[in-house]
Amino acid sequence: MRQSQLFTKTSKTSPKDEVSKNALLLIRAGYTYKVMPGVYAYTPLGLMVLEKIKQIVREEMNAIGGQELIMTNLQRKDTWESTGRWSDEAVDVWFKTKLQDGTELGLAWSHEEAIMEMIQRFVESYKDLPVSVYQFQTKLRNELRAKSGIMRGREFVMKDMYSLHATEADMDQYYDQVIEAYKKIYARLGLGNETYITFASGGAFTKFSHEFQTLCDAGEDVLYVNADKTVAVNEEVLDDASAQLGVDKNTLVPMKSAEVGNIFKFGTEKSDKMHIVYKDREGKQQPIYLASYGIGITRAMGVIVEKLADEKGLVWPESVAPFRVHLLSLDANEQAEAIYESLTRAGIETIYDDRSVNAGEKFADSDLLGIPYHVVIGKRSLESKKAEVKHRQTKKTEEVSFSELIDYLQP
RNA sequence: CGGGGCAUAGUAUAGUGGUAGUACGAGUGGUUUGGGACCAUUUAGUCUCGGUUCGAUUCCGAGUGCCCCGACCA
Repeated sequence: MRQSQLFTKTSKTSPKDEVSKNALLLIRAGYTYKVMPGVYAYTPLGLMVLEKIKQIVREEMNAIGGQELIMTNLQRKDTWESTGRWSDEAVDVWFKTKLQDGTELGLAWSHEEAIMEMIQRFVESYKDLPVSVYQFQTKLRNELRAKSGIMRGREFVMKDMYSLHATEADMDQYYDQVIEAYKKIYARLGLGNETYITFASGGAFTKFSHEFQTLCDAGEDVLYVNADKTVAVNEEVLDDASAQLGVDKNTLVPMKSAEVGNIFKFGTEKSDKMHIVYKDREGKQQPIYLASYGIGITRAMGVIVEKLADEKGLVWPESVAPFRVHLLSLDANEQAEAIYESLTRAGIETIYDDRSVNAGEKFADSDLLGIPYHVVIGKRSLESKKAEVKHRQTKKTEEVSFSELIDYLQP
């Protein structure tokens, strides 16, 4: 795409109503627009990143048999009453509203109850199990205080998957499959090296839960990590977990971390409360086992920014960057146009800075936008027949001849 | 929800009880073009309501909005 056509603009100054690195940079670079505290719009660039993240998650969920669907944001009161989670005392983040006839509705902050209600219509027999469904949905949570930019908003995009099983053993083995899928996801997002699966307290409803925590100074949690980073334990379960793992908790060092995923085994708790059953081989009614698996898509984007951005701006891993190549023309438009055409024809996602602004501004904007490869075409290039290719993350620069450019930039 | 702070142009910021200034941005014309270049010119602002006052953007009160710390975070 041509940068001259992009409707967003970069900004040299930082907004005064933000402090978190992710919000400052994403707003300055034009990836997000702040509507109110905890509520951000995603512009074309921001949306491209979100879609890249979603696609990675989608592929890994599909690989373990997940079926994508989308539930609704308007939720029925009686559905949530059936598990005792309608009241504001039980759940303090509800947004609630009313239909014109007075019927109360909740705006979805989660979808466990909703999926159980829906699944009841389709799962009747043991032959219908197991089932695994997931969605990318906007969650609405009336947080008392939003903070940390897009890492903790009142409106955010989450992937939530729900698996339903006839037996606990079946649930357990699927749960382990999801853990492996999650590891692949974080690796592909560029967070693999510093993301740990940890025991977490599951709240009042679940005995077994795990969190995926990424070491991150902007995070809200604390992880206790050992020297070679092979063991990481959540602060909230430090005593129990270290005992269980046979680790001396005094050898663990506290580090700040951000929760990027959370998985739970609900077991038959929801089924029992909502009377959701299947018929076994003898025709006897049995409760359905449920587990749920979340990944905060927008939060993952925020964590990637926090971890990789440098003093000059954003730095995207190739896997989630909105474009692979940022092509800069420094007063060599004819040549740059030709290269833009050939890159585009080769299927290499390219944003082409065709604006007539100074070189310095193009470089500064390019660093701010954080596209992995910067390809500079200037007057020098016209003589040498070479482009200057700079890798945003390593800051290394190479001269690449025009004829080898496509091969060089190919994923 | 407890505590603290802030509110001036699109953005970031000065300043004043008596005509509100700067930078960036944006517009126009021109010179530029390898790290946010330069000249000329134009554009645009005191959050809302009330009080004190001859006069309030400034002082006082309320409201609204925003930020930070804590609490909360399935």
